[in-house]
Amino acid sequence: MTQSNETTSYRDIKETVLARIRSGQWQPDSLLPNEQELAVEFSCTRTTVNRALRELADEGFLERRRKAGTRVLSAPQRQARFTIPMVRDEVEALGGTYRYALVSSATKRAPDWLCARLALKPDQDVMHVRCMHFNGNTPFQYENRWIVVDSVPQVVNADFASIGPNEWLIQTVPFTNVELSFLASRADESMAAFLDLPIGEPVFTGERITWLEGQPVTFAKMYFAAGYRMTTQY
Amino acid sequence: MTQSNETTSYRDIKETVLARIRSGQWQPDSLLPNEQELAVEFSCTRTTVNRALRELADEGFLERRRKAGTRVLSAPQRQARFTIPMVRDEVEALGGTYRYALVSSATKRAPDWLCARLALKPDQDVMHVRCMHFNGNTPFQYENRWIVVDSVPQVVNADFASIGPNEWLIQTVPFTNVELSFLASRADESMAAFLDLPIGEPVFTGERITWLEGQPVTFAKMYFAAGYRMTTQY
DNA sequence: AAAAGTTTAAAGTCTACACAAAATGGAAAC
DNA sequence: GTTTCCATTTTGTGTAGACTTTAAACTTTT
Repeated sequence: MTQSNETTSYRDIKETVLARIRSGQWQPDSLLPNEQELAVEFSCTRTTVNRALRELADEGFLERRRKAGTRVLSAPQRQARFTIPMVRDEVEALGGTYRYALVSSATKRAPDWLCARLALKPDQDVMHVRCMHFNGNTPFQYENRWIVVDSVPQVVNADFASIGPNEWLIQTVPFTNVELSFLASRADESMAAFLDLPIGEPVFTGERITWLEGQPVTFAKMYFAAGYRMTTQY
Repeated sequence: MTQSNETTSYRDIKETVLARIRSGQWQPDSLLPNEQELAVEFSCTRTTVNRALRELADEGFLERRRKAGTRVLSAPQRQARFTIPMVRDEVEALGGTYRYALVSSATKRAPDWLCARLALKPDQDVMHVRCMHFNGNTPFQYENRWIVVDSVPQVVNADFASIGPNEWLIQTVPFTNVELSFLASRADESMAAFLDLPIGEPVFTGERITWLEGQPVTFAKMYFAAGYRMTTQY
């Protein structure tokens, strides 16, 4: 058959299903009709119903199990998607002018805590890069990063005076796995100086560990200026 | 035709495409072969290629435009998905015993800042609920919440001594729009007392605004105990 | 009962094909 | 040269049908 204007699309089905959940017609934990039945109800094929339900399950509204069927999740595991932009993009999205400055860069033996964190051998070298990201002349983010030399040998030739380590890494090394955390930390002396705030102030902090095929590549701490908030809508 | 063991699945295609991007065979910004060509290469139908590429685009690796084709995103807008669990689940996932305690609950005229924040009329009533979430006897989260009475009239009969306002709301107001922020704040006197930490300590803080069909429902501030971090892997 | 094996219902995925919608790039009109 | 319009390409989505995989539910054996 052909796809006409009156066709029920997978979008319509998603909408209808959500509406029924919202209205309470389909209670949490209850079982939905199976795909075949819904296909009949919506007069479309099972394929179309499948796509709608699959996407709703991806989005955290439904739980699907073969043979068991599809049920409404009681505590919708609604997952917030935070887009993690590069600092440059974030600043420019705010309408500001991005400016980058290298603070220090040095290769040395990996400190113990980093070995533990990244499962490095105690004799492995890391390049330690500290840098600042500005919005115009206002500090935006202070970055403290370690790059595993064995995993990215080219790093010894990188010029972090002109390009930020994150941008350089993205261009240079593909990565496969990322662990990203956010927390609140106290401003120590250097953070306070770089971000222009009193020692002890709360600082919104991100930590990112990146691996390539199981090899640890880099560990970064990102300290955000006062007032920063990470926001998402869903 | 039939689906045999040697069939190329959309998963295989996703893997292969990712590998080619990672290896640099398909450079950032470059155009991929079109779906038909890839279907021939992988000896499967265009439908299967379409699903693989569509998902990769959803995941932020590719950009697809009709007629223009599919290209590799230069700065992969990889979005971190944080699952925002209910406090009870979070504590129990840590192997702890969840305990809830109501601190205070009162209905009053919405304060000015809240009217501004939620676009309320100045004479609207809100129920202000403060409560604690414990892991065993350790403070886990201090919650400060306002619920718009006009949007959820039943709230006046809710018994927040026995059930947390969040769990109550999820049961009562099934589905909503959410704006969620995270930031670092300073512990004031009451936060410090409830979370058992010194005044001025950094506190990882979540703020959530919830709407139902455009109507503001609730505003919540969630203050996490010392050491809390929100983590995701991808 | 408890464990092991079997049936079977439901989702998962693929094929093959068709038409729809968007947007690019070029042709035509100005 | 610039704008408008149109043909064409590429992705988007639907139909119809079949086979596959999982795991719940049932049956048999111990």
